Amino acid sequence: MSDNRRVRVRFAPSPTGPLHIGGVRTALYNYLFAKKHGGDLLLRIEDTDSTRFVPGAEEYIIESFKWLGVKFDEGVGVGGENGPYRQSERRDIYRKYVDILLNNGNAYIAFDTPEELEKLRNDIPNFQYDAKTRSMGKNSLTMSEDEVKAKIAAGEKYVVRAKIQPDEDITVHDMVRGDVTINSNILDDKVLYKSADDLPTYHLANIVDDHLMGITHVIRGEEWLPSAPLHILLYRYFGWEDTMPRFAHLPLLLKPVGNGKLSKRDGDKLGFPVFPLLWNDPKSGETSSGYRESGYMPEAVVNFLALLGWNPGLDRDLFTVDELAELFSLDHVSKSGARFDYEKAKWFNHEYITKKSDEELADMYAPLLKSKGYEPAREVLVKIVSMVKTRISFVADLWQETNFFFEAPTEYDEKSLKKHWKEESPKLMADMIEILNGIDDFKSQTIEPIIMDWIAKNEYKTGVVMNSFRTSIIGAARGPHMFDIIEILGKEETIKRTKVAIEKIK
RNA sequence: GGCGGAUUAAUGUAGUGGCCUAGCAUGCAUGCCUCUCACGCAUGAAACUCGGGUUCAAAUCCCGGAUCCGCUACCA
Repeated sequence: MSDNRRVRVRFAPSPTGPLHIGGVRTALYNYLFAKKHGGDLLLRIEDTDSTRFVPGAEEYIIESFKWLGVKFDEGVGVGGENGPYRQSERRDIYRKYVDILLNNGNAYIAFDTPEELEKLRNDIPNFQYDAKTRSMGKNSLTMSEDEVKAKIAAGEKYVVRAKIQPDEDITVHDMVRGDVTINSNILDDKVLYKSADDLPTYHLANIVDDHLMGITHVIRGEEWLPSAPLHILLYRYFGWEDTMPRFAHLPLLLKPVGNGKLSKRDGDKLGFPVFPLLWNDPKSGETSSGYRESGYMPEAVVNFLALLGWNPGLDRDLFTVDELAELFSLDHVSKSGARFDYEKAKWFNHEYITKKSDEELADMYAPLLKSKGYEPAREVLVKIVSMVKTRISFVADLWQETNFFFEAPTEYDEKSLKKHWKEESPKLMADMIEILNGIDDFKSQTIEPIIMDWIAKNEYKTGVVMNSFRTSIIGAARGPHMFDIIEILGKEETIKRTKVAIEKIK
């Protein structure tokens, strides 16, 4: 089983809707693993369930990874020598392998209709289609060969089921959980192929494709662990055990609060995205928010996700993708489900925002400002952004931190007034106006010593003067260095706002 | 119900029998800085699911209970 083949892993989503953030993490781990080992990452679209196909989902998946910087070496949207990479385009291939199984006695044909199966499940407690019960079904094991041929010739729909041998222990050597053994008695004769749409089910398609595409490691969600024994059996039935990939089942992402795994609804309810990109559902018309549109930096999302269920064992949290790949190892993946921590996601974004240069941030902010009707000169915006960048988590937060640069306060924060606006404040502000008026070089560095001297000479309380002034200018006792603010505002606007404040605040 | 998996502070985790008086990060609280808020810095509260065993020694190994998660489809 262990060999020296080049590492090849794949991410194989179903195009049934927007890509869940848990799927994003699975893909990321595959990407990191491939990068770490200098191998390949493939993108395969598993659209074997024609009834669940959602238009636009495939494009969404590709765009999501493009945004996140997860690059595929092969697959849908990239090409490669092992295509096609869309399972619906591989019908002929699967048909061939179904026949192999049929011919070597590891599978059989079954004609039972969904209704008949439903009845069996209702009539017999814990019914499952397996070695004990298949004699009750309408299948090629209970019917004559001619009968089967006749039915097929008549166009009757059928499925092909795996013929699982009973009472055998099958052990999965999982790279995350160690050996997991289950008995084949609990496996049912899984449907591998359905003639109705001439498509295999996940299990068959998955094994055939992984084999044909030279996959060496299957890194997927924990929900696949119970069917891993079936997959091992399939490798055996095909005689591919010597190149069977190694398995690694990843823990699930759980709800931030309460029980269960993270769902779309949690995001809506708690106010954070569970999808990488904004998604408009073509069927329901519902809209789901995305990380990208919510102002997250792709590097932050990658960093955050990488550490949700895995860690490099170091005493720090901030890593570049390259560092992540260098450090990545499957045996540091945790075994238990990870609760989604939105606060931590925000913190990561804050860290990455802070790392951006003032210029970059200004450019990201400009479109938002423009939508509000403001288009300041770039160097002014750069200056403004530099004053407040440490206090935001998202680019959009910039507005609430800088709105006063563009709009005079329409009201004054009550708490600030109560705490800082004293009886003497109106007179103080009037004096302030007079001093400001006499300053021609209206620069922060020039203004500050003049005002501070004035405060000191008169033995005023700095807090009272400055906060009265601050509240007059921006409407509340908050914000960056006061003299920097009024430099941007300019003398005229500063004096105007102060005058208004003296009149309006009583 | 059956089968499998999991269980360290509020959250993510470190820990692979003695170095654990259980580390780190987020969040929270307090203090410092300071004209305010934030940043930053410092400090603090806060955890080994429970019960048995094995051992000189257990968060770490074994058994059992509890809880949670997954699977149990002609879905992936």
